[in-house]
Amino acid sequence: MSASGAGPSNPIRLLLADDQALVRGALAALLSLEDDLSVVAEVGRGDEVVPAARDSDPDVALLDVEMPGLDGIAATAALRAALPSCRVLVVTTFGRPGYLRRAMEAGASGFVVKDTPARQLADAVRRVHAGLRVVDPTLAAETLAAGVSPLTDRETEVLRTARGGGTVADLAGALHLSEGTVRNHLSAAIGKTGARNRAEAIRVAEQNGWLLGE
Amino acid sequence: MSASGAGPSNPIRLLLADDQALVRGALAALLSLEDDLSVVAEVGRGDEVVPAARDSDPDVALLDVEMPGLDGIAATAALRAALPSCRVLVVTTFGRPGYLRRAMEAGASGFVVKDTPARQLADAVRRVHAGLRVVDPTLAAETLAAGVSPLTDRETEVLRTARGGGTVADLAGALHLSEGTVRNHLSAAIGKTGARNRAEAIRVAEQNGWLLGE
DNA sequence: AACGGCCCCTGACAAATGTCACGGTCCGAA
DNA sequence: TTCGGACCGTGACATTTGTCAGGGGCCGTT
Repeated sequence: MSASGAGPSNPIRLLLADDQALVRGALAALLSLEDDLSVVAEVGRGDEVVPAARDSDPDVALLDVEMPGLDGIAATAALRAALPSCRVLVVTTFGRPGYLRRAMEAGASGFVVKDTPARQLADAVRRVHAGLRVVDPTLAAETLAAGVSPLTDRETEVLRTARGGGTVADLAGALHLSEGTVRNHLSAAIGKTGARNRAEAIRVAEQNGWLLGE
Repeated sequence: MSASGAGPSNPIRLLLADDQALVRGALAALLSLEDDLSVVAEVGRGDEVVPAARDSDPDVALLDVEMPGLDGIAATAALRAALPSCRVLVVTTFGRPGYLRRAMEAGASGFVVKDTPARQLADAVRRVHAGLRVVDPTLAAETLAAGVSPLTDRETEVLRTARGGGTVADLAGALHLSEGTVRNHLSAAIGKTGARNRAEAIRVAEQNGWLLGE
């Protein structure tokens, strides 16, 4: 709305969301080196994304997945709903197959893992801003291979709660279920993940990004 | 050797080590904004730190703890041994109490977690270069509270191997021990960590930084 | 209305896990 | 040298965990 400024020099407005202040600031420094990019907002929590975006009206939002308050996937969905004109580029530490799928389903335009060369980030931002999709091809292949989560809602919930490492009784108490039910869900999850253990099942599910907060 | 340049404008030479290329590059951009700092080397693996340092002769090395090849603590020790004049500032994601202790014991001059404000990083580098120590006070307190690891070498090894989530038989095979011995070590570790589980024990030990590679 | 899927529960069983008591070796400190 | 501690092992035991076969309730689809 406040557009059409001086004419040719109209930078892409960016919002950064990452819970680690140091990398957030560093990314800001990196992107600010580019003439056509301008960081207009920085936040450290997922639930601060939408409010900050309303204030600063960014063109592209770079969101981390692991964040307190609201994870990056949920933040993506919320941001898309609140400001449809703002595109989302998810930037994350882990190239979990499920993360990519969920991010795209939530309306992200791009997905970049943090071990891609720094040079490519600015280009990814420009591509996303231009309406293109940016996805790591290797990761895309893995995503297709991994498929959607075979776990049912309850199984996912039980497995997620089991991450802390409590006994069956603990889980049953926390979820208000009977111990037998918890064991059944765990058993099903173990079977579906191909694991031989509760611990192994958690590891597999986590690596595939099947344990993201619902 | 090629020292004593133009006189007053003699920037502090930096080496960056972080396995995530994006944050490595971003940190380089951030630090390069400072007139008195100059990034002379970047590596993505722990075992590349010493070779790169030999080539570039940095004044200060910023090392991540989580790295392939060699973790940041071991890299610190190796670097201190190879180039005693180069000071080390450990920059890490996790403020595990044990990490700080181990880093200092290995000869680091500073320890910074990645959620400190970006502004403070350059100052931390300057302080370290000046011969001062830089430590997050909160973390220092936690470190004193947590104390050294109560785990014996073997217990640590067993617990570390158990992270993957295998059965007792798996562990026994991997470590060339009898199943009974493995169970004994696990039991001892569970007792010492105050956990009620193998999984809980692993979690506790990991949070305290007691499982670092020996 | 019948079916299938998910959910919750029960009860029983085998297997894995955690605990305990014990004996032995090795090594460094008292 | 004797002692204590870490280390490896055995065997026995109680508990927990994982599996299986049921039972019933609640949808949504056919």
